[in-house]
Amino acid sequence: MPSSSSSLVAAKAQTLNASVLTQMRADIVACRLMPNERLRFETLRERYGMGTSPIREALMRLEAEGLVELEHNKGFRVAEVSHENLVDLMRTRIEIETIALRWSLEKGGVEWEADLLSAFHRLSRQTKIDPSKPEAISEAWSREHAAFHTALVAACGAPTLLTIRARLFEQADRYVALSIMSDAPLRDDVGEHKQLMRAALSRDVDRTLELNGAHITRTLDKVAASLAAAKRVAQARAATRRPAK
Amino acid sequence: MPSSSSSLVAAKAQTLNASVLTQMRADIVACRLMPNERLRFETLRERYGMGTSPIREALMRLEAEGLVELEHNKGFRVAEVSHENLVDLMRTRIEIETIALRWSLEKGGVEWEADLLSAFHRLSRQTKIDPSKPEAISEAWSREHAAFHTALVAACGAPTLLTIRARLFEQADRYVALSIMSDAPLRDDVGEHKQLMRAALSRDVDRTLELNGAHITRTLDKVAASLAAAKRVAQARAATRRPAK
DNA sequence: CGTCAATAGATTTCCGAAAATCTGTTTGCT
DNA sequence: AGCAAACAGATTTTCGGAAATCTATTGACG
Repeated sequence: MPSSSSSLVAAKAQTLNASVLTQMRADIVACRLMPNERLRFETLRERYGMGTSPIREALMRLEAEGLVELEHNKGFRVAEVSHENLVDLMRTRIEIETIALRWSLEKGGVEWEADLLSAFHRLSRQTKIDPSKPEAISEAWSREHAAFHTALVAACGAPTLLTIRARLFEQADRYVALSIMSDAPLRDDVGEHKQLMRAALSRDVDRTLELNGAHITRTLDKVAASLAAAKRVAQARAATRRPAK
Repeated sequence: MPSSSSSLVAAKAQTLNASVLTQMRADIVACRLMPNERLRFETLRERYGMGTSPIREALMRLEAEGLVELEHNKGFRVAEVSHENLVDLMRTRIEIETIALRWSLEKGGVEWEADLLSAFHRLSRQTKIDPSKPEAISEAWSREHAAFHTALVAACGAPTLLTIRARLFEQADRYVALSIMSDAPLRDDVGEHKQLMRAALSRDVDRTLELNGAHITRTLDKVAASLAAAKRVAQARAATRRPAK
């Protein structure tokens, strides 16, 4: 068993298969593997240090999760991003989270409240960007951020719905990572999250749903803007390389 | 390339991988592979006539879809069924379908109306049980039934949501198949579907959502009942085999 | 010249066997 | 007996290479 591995996270590898699945998912969500990037097996074998089988299996699973795409006999690519997909994703996410949140507010008990407070506290002590790596979101912040939003809906009591929610959150996170890479003006998340938590704890359903929807919409707007900007840059660059016609 | 294959469906196999994925999904949903059944590779290789690789890849994908479960180094099983999971699934399904249906009713045009009428007609000309195989639902009916419900939400305009809906529908279908196997009293689906279609075509949103929710709830009740009955039978049988203590 | 077939190289897909892991049973010690 | 270690058979997981497929280039022919 190869105890060493490039990633700091990886951790407990029960099987190579599970290990590479975790790593690749993280790499794609963080855009270390860029959207639409072709995933050649030789490259991947080298990158993750194993044979084709476990990698291929992981890719099949990621395809079901919508993070990679497979074309018959032509291999895998990281899933493409687009404005339409972004809007679709975020709209759907708002609806799903609304349901989960409503149920969670109905059912959440003291335990849930305590976990939520705890998650918020941990999040508030993280900085969004690690000064040493300003081109990407801090891994720790990202983890605590996800944990906070998970804590909000945790009491929902519908595992199926929560799984769906988690998957959509992950997809959205990829767009956020992409957005950060192109421009860095951040917004005050701590304040937004605090409001959200307070509304949830006071069981003000309407206000919580409103705030959560607005939170997502604000993310959508920001990400959509930088996506458009990135596209313009890419087009300009292409035009320079192959000028006029 | 082995042109022959056991299943009548299977059809166009672009790769063995895609072919076995389709077949296994169908086999699990139709309960030809029973819930909680252990999936040994030797058996599967024999059944589908290929090596371990494509099968393993398909299984990984099915795990993401929630149709099989994997335990590290202990292999795959068909996903278990339970009353809790059934309730969870159906509740979630109602919420998801409600959103999709609302959007579809908002956006659907003439094309959508025509497709819906067409789908209903095809469904109404199918019988639910094939006389020659009374222990299972007719494959053709099942296909047209799925197509009808898909047609209802087809104009929804949110691909992500539709994918989620389709996956939940499939999972529910497995419970229905299971229910049919244990007892056969069927209900008048044609009437229910006709009502549903009429409400949708007249753009009566509230009534359509109401009918759709009731349709799912009715299925839930029926399936839950036969699930409980099957459980009692299984327990009685176990008690007989290993009497008292 | 332009179109199409043929070929070579690159890449994915798949198989068969080796390595790792699990499960149940036997064996040896207290 | 009772418990644990060790072994054997069964099964999963992984590898490395063979087969199938795709892509780009070359060459032939109209």
